[in-house]
Amino acid sequence: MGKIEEKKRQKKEALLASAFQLFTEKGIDNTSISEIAKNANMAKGTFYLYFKDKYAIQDCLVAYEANRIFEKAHIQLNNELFQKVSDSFEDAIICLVDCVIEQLNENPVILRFIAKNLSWGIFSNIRISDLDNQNCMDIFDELIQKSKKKFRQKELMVFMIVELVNATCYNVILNHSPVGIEDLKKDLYAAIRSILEQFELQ
Amino acid sequence: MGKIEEKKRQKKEALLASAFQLFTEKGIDNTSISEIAKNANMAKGTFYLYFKDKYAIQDCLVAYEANRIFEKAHIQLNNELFQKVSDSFEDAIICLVDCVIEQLNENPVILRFIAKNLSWGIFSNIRISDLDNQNCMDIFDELIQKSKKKFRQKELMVFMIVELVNATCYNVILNHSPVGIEDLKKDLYAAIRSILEQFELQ
Amino acid sequence: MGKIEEKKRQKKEALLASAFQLFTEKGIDNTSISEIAKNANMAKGTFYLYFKDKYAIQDCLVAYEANRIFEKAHIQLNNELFQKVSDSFEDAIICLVDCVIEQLNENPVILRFIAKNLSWGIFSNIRISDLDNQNCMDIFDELIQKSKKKFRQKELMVFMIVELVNATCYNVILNHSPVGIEDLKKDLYAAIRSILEQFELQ
Amino acid sequence: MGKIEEKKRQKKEALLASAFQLFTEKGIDNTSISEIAKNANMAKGTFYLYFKDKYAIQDCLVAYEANRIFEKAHIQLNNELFQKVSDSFEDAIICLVDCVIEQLNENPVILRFIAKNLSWGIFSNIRISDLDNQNCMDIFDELIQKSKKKFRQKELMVFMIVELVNATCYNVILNHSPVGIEDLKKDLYAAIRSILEQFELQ
DNA sequence: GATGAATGAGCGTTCATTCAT
DNA sequence: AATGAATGAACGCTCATTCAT
Repeated sequence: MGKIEEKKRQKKEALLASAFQLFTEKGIDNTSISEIAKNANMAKGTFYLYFKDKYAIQDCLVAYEANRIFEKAHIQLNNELFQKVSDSFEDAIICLVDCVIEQLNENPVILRFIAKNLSWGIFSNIRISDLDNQNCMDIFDELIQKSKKKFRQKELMVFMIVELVNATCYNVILNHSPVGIEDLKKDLYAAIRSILEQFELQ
Repeated sequence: MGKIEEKKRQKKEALLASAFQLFTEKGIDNTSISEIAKNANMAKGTFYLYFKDKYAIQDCLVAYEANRIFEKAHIQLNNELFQKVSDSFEDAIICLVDCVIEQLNENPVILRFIAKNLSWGIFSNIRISDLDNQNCMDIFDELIQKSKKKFRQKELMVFMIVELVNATCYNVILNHSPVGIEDLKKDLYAAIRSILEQFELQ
Repeated sequence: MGKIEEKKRQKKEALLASAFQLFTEKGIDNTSISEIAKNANMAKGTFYLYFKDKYAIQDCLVAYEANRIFEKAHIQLNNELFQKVSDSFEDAIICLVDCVIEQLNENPVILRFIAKNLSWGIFSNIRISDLDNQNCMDIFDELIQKSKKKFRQKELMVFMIVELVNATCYNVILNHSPVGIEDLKKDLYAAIRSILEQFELQ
Repeated sequence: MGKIEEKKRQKKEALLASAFQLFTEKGIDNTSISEIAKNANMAKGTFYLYFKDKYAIQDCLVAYEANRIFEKAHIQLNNELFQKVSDSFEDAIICLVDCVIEQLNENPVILRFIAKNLSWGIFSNIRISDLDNQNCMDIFDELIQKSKKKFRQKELMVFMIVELVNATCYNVILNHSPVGIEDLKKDLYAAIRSILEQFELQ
């Protein structure tokens, strides 16, 4: 009977939602398992039926939230491509990045939660559920293919862009230093274009 | 009599050394004050005569280690400038960065310790003790002045370079992913040159 | 199932009994939560499931012990009233006081514990559980009503009597100074009669 | 050389003053020896040259402050006797008590500090330094002698009065309950007169 | 005599984990 | 499957006391 499976899924989701709220409000170090369970209307012991410890729940959440952000960015990219056909490959990348930055800017809590916990290893393996479980590299590959351009060391290229975006936005959005987000964007996107050019063949 | 002052200095250094060892071995979250003291051959209470808590000792250490690295890089830059007079401004920056990367590469433990705790706020305020307490921006300014070039938004420029170096090296050195450090360097330095060019006036 | 509730009640009582023993033996300041728990054959953490801190347990105990004493005194008063109908109002008060003093005299440990912690605020609010939660003033009022006498400022009157009894007995019972309890009683009861007379109307 | 003796006396007084300030501000339990010393501009170790622990300093202070209050009351009594010759013995006692109450009412901090720590044993042994080290009983005896009256069990009589005053004033002044100090005074003084009468011979 | 660095036992409190129900 | 009472190790922190200077 699927009813039991459904109930278990609901419990797990309740724990994830509860933990996300507490982690972003008070930080993972100041959140106890007991609190996560109580905030999800469960007994402490029940937590252990679903997760080994709070770090297991954290890993789940980081991947889940990152997935949501990329999914949304991808949808928006498709919308833009549909409207303005002239967009170049570089514009598409910038569009993706911009959409991600906007989401982080509007929700700094998620930025703080994700940024410090999202290593390249996790990031590069994120599967985007609504896109047949493609990961980020797949999406890039697709865009590249459409553009008829050729690049060397595509993974390194993406890695450098992702890290540059992540690191600079973290500071600028959370500390408004050394410049505001709009000021950053101009030069950040110029730098991204330079990096893309640097890796392009011929 | 300075004997007592000397003894206090030694105790403080012993605590710093002990904490550095434990922080890098097991992480600050898994290190207790009690352990730091015991590892420094002291009673627990003695810790509190020198530091408020373990985060105070962490701040000390991050600044101290970062200072050491930049100091060494600056010395090496001067050596190189002394030998090959033809070095351009861009080459000087790359030289500095390369020297920092080499130190981190040889001592990944320090990289792990510093990188996650060195925000731009702390970084941009680090005073290099052996250079009349100049900070990093002062050093850049000096190099720029020698080069007779002009740049807009120098702070943003340095910020972007520092974050790009920091974030990419962290992954590459600690996880050897997505490429090795030598592979990274080539494209990283090319990207840095692009960024410098992007900010140059005329 | 009530079994679990019963077990919790037993744990709480064990903690109260343990704390009472230690408080009266060594004073509350020299008793640690750790000791209270160990003396009740529990782990330290269990204490916190039942009480916020040791002062919460103290408040419980003071009220509980004071309640027991007044309850017993009230019962004895009723016995005496039943036997000798002629007792006047003044005699009834003295009877109550005498019964309280006798209990304290037989159990100085309780006197030491209660007296220093029983402010008028707490005292005047003690509900006597076996008497439909009447408090002390209610009992006095009842006696007054039976006597057909009238008094002004009844609360002040009771306050003065209670404080006089409490303060003098504390010293006499615990230090046998400046006189013995029997010597005190004679003049104490005379003084109480004077005070009652002083507040009587007409 | 008396200079050294003088210096020691000053140190001791500084410690007493420091402790009095801290005890009345934060309570003895929340005051550490370290604080007492620092607040007296001394090193921690110096404390131990003058007092065994903080309770030794407390005993000193209670006696000292009580002494000051009685001294002042006695002076005022003599002033009043000098002016109005008709004052009876009872009036003299009331005058003394009233003066003590007024001091406590104006300085509740001292009341709180003294009242809970002043047992009859300490009280009855207080020597009033400015009166050839007479104690309280001596003063009473003197007043009695002047009055040509005779009393039985003088110590018990004084004890009852002192305890009644102490206990009722403590509550009324510190908690304004169950009545205000002026309301208390009227009936308190009437009660004292009753007690005096009760002990008078013939 | 005076200092204050050093000690370490002891405190209150938290919390991951277990397990009988 | 779900519970939550119980545990006890470990934490940060305080402070009376000692003692070399």
